[in-house]
Amino acid sequence: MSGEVPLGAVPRPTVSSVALLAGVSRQTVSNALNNPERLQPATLKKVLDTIEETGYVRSAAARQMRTARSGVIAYRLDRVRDGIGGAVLDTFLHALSAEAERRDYRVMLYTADSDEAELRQFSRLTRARTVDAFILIETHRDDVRYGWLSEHGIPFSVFGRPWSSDGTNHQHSLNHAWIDVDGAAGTAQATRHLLELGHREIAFVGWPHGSETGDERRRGWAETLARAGTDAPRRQSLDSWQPDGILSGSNAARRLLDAGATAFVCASDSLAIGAYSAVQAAGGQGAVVGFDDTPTAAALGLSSVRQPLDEAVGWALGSVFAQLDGAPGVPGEPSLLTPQLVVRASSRPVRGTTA
Amino acid sequence: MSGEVPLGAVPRPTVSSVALLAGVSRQTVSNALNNPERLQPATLKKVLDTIEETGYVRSAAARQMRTARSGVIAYRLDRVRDGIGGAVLDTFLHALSAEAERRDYRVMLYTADSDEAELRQFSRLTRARTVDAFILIETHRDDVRYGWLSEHGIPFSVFGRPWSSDGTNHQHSLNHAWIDVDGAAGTAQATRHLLELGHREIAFVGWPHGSETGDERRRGWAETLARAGTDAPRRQSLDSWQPDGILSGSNAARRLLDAGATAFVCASDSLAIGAYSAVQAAGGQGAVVGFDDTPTAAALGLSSVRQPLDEAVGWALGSVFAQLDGAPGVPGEPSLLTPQLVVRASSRPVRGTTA
DNA sequence: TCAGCCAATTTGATTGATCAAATGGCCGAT
DNA sequence: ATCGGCCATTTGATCAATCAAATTGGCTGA
Repeated sequence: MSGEVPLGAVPRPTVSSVALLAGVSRQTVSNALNNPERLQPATLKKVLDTIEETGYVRSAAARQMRTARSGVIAYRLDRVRDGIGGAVLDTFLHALSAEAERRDYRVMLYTADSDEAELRQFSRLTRARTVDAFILIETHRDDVRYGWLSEHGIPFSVFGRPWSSDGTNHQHSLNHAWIDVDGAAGTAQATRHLLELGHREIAFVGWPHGSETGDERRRGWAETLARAGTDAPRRQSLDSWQPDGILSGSNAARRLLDAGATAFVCASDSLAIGAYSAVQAAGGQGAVVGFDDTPTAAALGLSSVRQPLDEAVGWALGSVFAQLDGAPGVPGEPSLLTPQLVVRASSRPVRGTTA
Repeated sequence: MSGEVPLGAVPRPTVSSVALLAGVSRQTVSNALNNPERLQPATLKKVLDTIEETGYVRSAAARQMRTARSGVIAYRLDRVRDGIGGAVLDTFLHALSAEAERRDYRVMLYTADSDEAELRQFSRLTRARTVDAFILIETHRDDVRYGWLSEHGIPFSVFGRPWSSDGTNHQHSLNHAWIDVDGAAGTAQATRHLLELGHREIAFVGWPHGSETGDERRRGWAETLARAGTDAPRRQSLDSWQPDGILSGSNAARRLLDAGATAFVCASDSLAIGAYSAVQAAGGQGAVVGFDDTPTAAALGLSSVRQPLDEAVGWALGSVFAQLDGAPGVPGEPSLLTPQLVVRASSRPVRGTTA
C-alpha cells in the first residue's frame, strides 16, 4: 500500500499560506512576484525563499479573474493535408509555442472546418475569456475573420498578408497586424544563385495559377530571368504548373529537361524532391532548389529557400502583446520578411556545370 | 470615426446580470447550465432564452476557481523531425483537439527538450492548475514521466506502450493508462495481403534494430512469412535496415529487387514512397505497402497500414476523464488497437502478377 | 387544521489572487 | 514639539462563478 494517491494530502499553497509562513501579508507575497521593486530587499528575499520552499505557483484562474488576462493565445489547428508542406506550419507552431512560453504565455488549440465555424470559436473563446488573442494563418480572399476580431476589439495578428477579393494584395480596408514572407524574393534569390552557377535555362516548377502564394513565387523567378535577358517566349516554355506533390514534380522536371532546362526553381520542397529525383535519374546533371527548407529537404541534400519563421513568430507575438498592452488598433508597420536560400548538394557547382 | 474599439462598451454579461434580466437568482442561471433537471421546464426555458439573447458564456476562470477544473489538457509539441512521419502525430493532435472540443475540453501546448524540462513543465502547469491532465506521446525506455505524474496524482494517459529498460514491453511497475497500435498486426496484415496477391518473395524495408516500434513492425512481417513457409535464411536475405527516408527506401528496394523480391512491406510511408519509386523505375512490377497512411501515401496511390488514431484518441481521453472523475489509479484495461490496411494502386493485382 | 415533506428556488460563503486605499513608522521642516 | 510627506506594508473589496445550506410554497395525510 505504498502507492496511495496523495491528492490533497498537503493543501496547495496559496498567497495567504505563503504569507503566513514568511510572516508578511498576502499583498506582500503578491508584490514579490509582480512588483518586486516595491519591497525592501530583505523582505523580498524572505518571501522569495518561502515561495521556493513551498513550491508555490500562482493560481492561473484566480490571477485571471482579477487581471482579466488568461495568458493564453489561440491557434487554429488544421487537418493535415500534405505531409511535407505541412512541416512549415508545424515548425511555425512549434516556434510559436516556444516563444509564447518564453513570454509566459501559452498556446491553446482550436479547430474549425469553415470560416463560420471559426467565428463561432472566436465567440466562445473570447466570451469565456479563455484566450487573450489569436494568431491567424491561412489567409484567403474575403477573409471575414479580421473584420470580426477587429469589431470585437480582440487582439490578433496574422501570418500571411491580407488578399483582397480582386486577388491583389492591396491593404484591407481594416488595416490589421500581419507579417508575411516575401516569396518572390525567395525565388528570385534562388534564380540568381542558379544564374551565378552558370545556368541559363532555369525552369520553374510551380503550382497552377490562382494560388496567391504560388503566383508570387513564380513572379520572383520570372522577373529575375527577364532581368537576366531571357525573353518571354523562352520563359513561357520553361514554366510549368503542377498540383503539389513529389510525383508531379518529377513528371514536370522530366518534360522540362527534354525541353533543355538545366536547373529548376520549385514552388515547394515536394515538387523539388520530385524534380531532384528526375534529375538524378537523368544522370545527375542539373540543379534544383526547393522552397520551405523542410527537414526532408535537408535530409536529401536539397537546396531550399528557408522562411524566417522564428522572426515571423516573434513579430506576430510582439504585435499581439502590444495590442494587449493597449496600443491602438494600428499595428507596428506590417512587413514582408526576406527568406534565406540554404545551399546544399542539389545546387552546388559540379564539374562541367559551368556555362 | 466608425471603427472605434468597442471594448467594454457593454459590460460582459455575468451570471448575475443574466439572472436579473430573467427575473431569477444567480444560482438558477448556474443550474440552467449545470443541472437543468433541477429547474422547472418553464423556468429553464426562460433562463436559456435570456442566455441566448445576451450571448452569455460562463467565465472560464471563475468557473475553474470554484470547481478546481481548468477544462484543459496538455500536450507536448515536439520540434519537427521528419516531414512525412510527422504527419502521424499531426493527425493525432488534430484528432485530440477535435475530440477534446467535443467534450468541452481544450488542448494546450507546451514544449520541452528533455525529460527534466518536461517534468518542470508538469510542475508549473499543475501547480498553477493551468491544466487538468496530460496526454503523453513518444514513450521511451526509463521514461520518468509516468512516475512523476502518478506520484503527484495527476491524471494522464499515454499513446505508446511503456517500454521497460530491458527493451521488452513488460508492464511498468506503476501500471498506468496507455493505448497503442499493434504494429506487428499491421505488417502481418500487409504481408498476408501480398501473399494473397500471389507474391512469394516479400521483402521488408525497415529501420535499423533498436527502435521498439520498428522491431515490432519487422516481427509482424517475419512471423507471417515464417508461417507461410519461408525459411529463416531466405527471410534474412529479404530483410533490410534503413534510416527512415525516401532515398533510403528506394536504395534498399533496388537492392532487394535484384535479390529477387517482388513485393515490399515497409516500416513507414517514407520508406515505402522510396521503394515504390524504385519499383516503378524498374518497370512497375512489384507491390509496395507502407505504414501510417499519410496524406502523401494517399496522394501517390500507395497502399498503407492505417493507425486507428481516432480510436486511440477516444480511448486516451476517456481514460483521462475517468481519472478526473475520481476513478482509482487503475485505468480501464490498456490495449493494443489493430491497424487497418488501406489498399491502393501500389498493391493491386495487375496482369501477370499472379503466382 | 396543521405538522411534515418535497420540489423549486434563493441566500450566504467561498475559491485565490490583485487593485485601491489605509496604516504605521520615520524623516526633515516648521 | 508637531506636522506634512514618503516609504514599506497591510487591510478591505472585488473579480464571476459554484457549493452548501436556507427558504418558500404547495400538497399530503393524520
